[in-house]
Order: sequence, then structure tokens, then C-alpha cells
Amino acid sequence: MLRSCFKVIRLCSKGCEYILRALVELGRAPDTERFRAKELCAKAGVPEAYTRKVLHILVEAGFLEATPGPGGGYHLTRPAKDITLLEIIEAVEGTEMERACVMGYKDCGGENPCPLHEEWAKMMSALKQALSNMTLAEFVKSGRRLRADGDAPGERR
Amino acid sequence: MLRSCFKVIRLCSKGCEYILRALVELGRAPDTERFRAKELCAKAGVPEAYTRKVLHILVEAGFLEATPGPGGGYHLTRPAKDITLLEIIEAVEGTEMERACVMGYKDCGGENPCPLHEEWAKMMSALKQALSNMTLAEFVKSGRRLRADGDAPGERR
DNA sequence: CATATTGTGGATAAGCATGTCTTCTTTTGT
DNA sequence: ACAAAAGAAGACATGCTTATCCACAATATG
Repeated sequence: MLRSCFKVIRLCSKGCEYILRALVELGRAPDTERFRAKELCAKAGVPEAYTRKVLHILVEAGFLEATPGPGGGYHLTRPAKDITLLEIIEAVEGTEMERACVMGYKDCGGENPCPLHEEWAKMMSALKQALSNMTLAEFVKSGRRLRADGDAPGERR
Repeated sequence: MLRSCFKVIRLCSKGCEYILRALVELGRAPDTERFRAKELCAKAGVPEAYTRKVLHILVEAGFLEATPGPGGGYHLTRPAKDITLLEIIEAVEGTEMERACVMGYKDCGGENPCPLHEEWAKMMSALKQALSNMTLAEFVKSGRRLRADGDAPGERR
């Protein structure tokens, strides 16, 4: 078997996972409350230095507002119930959530699909649907303080 | 956005993609014909040196037989119609095709699922089903000589 | 037995995702 | 104006995946 290879189909990158967890913490509080990166990342159980980068991405994308100086921090620009998971993931990862071809073939599609094309397209479409139906508010509500996984620094196995 | 990040949900690793393409070429020929790694990889449009390693994995896993010396090469040990894609992927990547939690939470599942748990589990199950229903023979038949993508060396964009 | 041909195995490099650290800039409060 | 507190930006480090290369082992052929 290939060393450590892949083993797992990932929805999104580590950075994106981190930010989703951080947003869950943000979403718990009233929309106006500000959070310092340090506190926020500690609560979410994600590496601060790295997650800061991703926080900045969401600032530039307009989801968060960052206020420097004492009493500053991050807060959501829109209410959590108006933000979908799909928006967040696409802001972080880019917009091409689905791949042209699962198999990596160049000219797969249309009249010349690879054997998995149809099946994969259906799945990606369903996934996109599910992600665009789920708002951050719902996401927060359904999460019962799940623990971060062992990959997060500070929680090494 | 994160540099080059992820952008895409991958079914399997590069190495696994390579081997699937190579197996398509193997499957085209009668089951007894031997293929030298060099020819095979050239036909499949995959990097030879790297794909050799993966070929070796499949030798050890019993899918391929390797014969050294003049006139040697690789051939399938079972007819292509008896080999499923799932078997191949799992042999290369390991057996955990699905992830405990999409979000990377540690204690997600059972009575305490993450918001995407249900949806994701259904998708993974459907995918696994599709992959175990597709034999290499069918895979070969449906593929109309698709071109390898630009990531493969020798076909740079 | 010698030699050419093929796969095997190990070392090493290159590239990218992830993680850390240090310095700079902006803002607030006195 | 000054000091403290926050985020921003960039350099740097680490580790894993992908890729390449070379010496070695095994086999067929003459």
C-alpha cells in the first residue's frame, strides 16, 4: 500500500476544517460580539497561527470583519442564519467544488464520459445541494460541542 | 483563498489514478498477454518510475503477476471481469475508504453526529456500492481512449 | 555460463500543504 | 504623544505526496 497515501475522501482542506470549527464558535455568540483570534482558536481547538491565515481569507471575502486594537477581534458581517456552508467552503477553497473528472482524464464529459462520470456528478451535485441548504446557524445548533480530532496541535495523541 | 489548496474532492491518490489508467490498458488485451512496465505506462500516459511502485503494490496484493527477464512483464492473475474497482482502490489506498467524520471531529457518530454526518455517510455508501459494482472489464469497455490529464509528465500544459 | 532484459528496492529530490515565528501596522485608551 | 492590544504580512520550518534515479536480483536465451 502507498505509504500513508490518502485513505480518506476529504470534503475540504485542513484549513477549511479549522475555519468551520472556528465559525461554529463565532456562531454560538450574538452576532455583534467580537472574538480575539487567540480565544477563538483555543475554543475551537485549532492551531492559531495557521487558522489566522484562513480567518483573514474570510475577512477579505467579506464574511468577517476584523478590528485591530484593544477590544478588537473578529465578528460576522451577516447573521449566521444567512450564511451557508457552501459559501464558506467555496470562499476558502475556491469555487470549483466538483472536478471535471474523478479519474483525472482530460477530455471526460459530454459524449465521452469516463465510467464513473455519471455517478460522481450525481454525488457532487447532491453534496453541493446539502452544503448550500445548511446554514451556519443550523450547523451551530446541531453541533453538541464535538471535540477536535487528534490532528490538531495541542491535542497530539 | 488558500494557495493551491484542494479545490477538488478526490476519489483517490495520484498513484491510484495512474494504476487505474494502466489497468485499463492491461484490460484491453487478452488476459494472458504480458506488458512491460515501460510500454504500459507510455500507453496509459502515466509517469513510469512512480507507477512502477504502484504496479508492485498490485503484484504483492495478488492482482498482477510480474515476470522478470526477456519476454516478461505484468499480466492480470484474474480475468478483468472478476476484478472490481473497489478492490483495486482499496488495495492501493488501504481499506478505510470512508472517513469517520467529514469535519474531522473526533467523537462524531452515533448519538452525537456532526451536521453533515448523515448526508456524508449516505454518499460514501453509494460510492462504495458503485465502485464494487463496476468491474475492470466494464471499465475498459466504457472508456473510449480518454486522454490522460495535464498533470501527467510528458503532457505538460 | 554469459549476457541482455526485465522487475525490485532503496536513496534522494522536488513540490505542495501545513504549521510556526517574528516583525509591522492599525487602533484604542490614557 | 505614547503605550498596549489587536490583526496583517511575510519568512521560515516541517512533513507528506509525488517523482526520479541507480544499483541489484531474477530470468530467459544463446
